[in-house]
Amino acid sequence: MPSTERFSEVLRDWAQVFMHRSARDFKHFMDESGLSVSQLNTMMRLYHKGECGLSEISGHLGISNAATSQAVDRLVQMGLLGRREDPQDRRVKQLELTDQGRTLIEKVFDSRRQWMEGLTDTLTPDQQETIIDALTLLTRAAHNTED
Amino acid sequence: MPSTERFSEVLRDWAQVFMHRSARDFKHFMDESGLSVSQLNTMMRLYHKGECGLSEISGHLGISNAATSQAVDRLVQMGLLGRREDPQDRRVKQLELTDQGRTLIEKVFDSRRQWMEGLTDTLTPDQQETIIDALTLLTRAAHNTED
DNA sequence: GATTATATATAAGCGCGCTTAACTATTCAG
DNA sequence: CTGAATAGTTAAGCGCGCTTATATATAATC
Repeated sequence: MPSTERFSEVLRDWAQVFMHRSARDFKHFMDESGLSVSQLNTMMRLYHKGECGLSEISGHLGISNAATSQAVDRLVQMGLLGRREDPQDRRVKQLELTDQGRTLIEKVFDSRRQWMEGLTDTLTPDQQETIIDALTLLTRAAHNTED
Repeated sequence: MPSTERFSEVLRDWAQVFMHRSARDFKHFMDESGLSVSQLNTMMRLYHKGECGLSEISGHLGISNAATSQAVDRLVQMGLLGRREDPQDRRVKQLELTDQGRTLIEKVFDSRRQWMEGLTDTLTPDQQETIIDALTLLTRAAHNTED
């Protein structure tokens, strides 16, 4: 059993490195794509959940339905989101990423993947195997503890 | 040697999970703290580099010096940053985090650490050890390949 | 020492994302 | 069937972060 202190320290260091790097790239991506923090979060949420109504996104982000509606509207105009009536409850508009939207948001994840690949390509196969095992564990755990 | 495809897939999945979660918390943190994307990036950069001049931050973020100056000014007023003349070149104002600023930005990293701890606390000691090893490798690699 | 370049600050103005409030359409409850 | 609740849109207005342009102070160049 690893010491709790050491464990926390390692997680914290990794969080720091990962976030420092991704926060910066996040800003650049926003500038290049012209998307806001809320719009990017909306797309990530839809990428993650597949499809959902507008109010759920408002709740997820902590902004008003009006703000979400406006953000979504611009995304639809840009061709990144599709919006269709839910036949079960016609008040609800189900949102989902278009292929174009999916491709765009995947760029964000992919640039992070490339960065990590750059970090690992000088490591030994054993070390790379360790990283695969660890990230697989973490990713699986994250999917299990989801809201 | 792990297959390249499998490796990329694992990295990509982890990037997706980590970013989905941290982008959302990032937005909430911005709202609670009243800080902008640029201000948070500025603080992360200073946390990372220790101390640097204003123009370097502008370059890092891809915004004008005027914008950086304004952002920094608000951070100084909030007591999160210190600004002092560089004795070597008195045109330069060296910026650094105050204790208060450091404490605040550490909350961002710490909430990510807590999230990962939550993901790992049901794993076996062996699995936890694997994660420690992997993240240590990644963090070290990141520090080596730094600009 | 005069000129030019650099580092930062300040000012004016624009665009945009947010909020509240008002409105439409649909569903639910009695 | 009527009234209340819910999902989303639209409109008006505010605050803020960005840009360009201008100003100031210091440093480097000749």
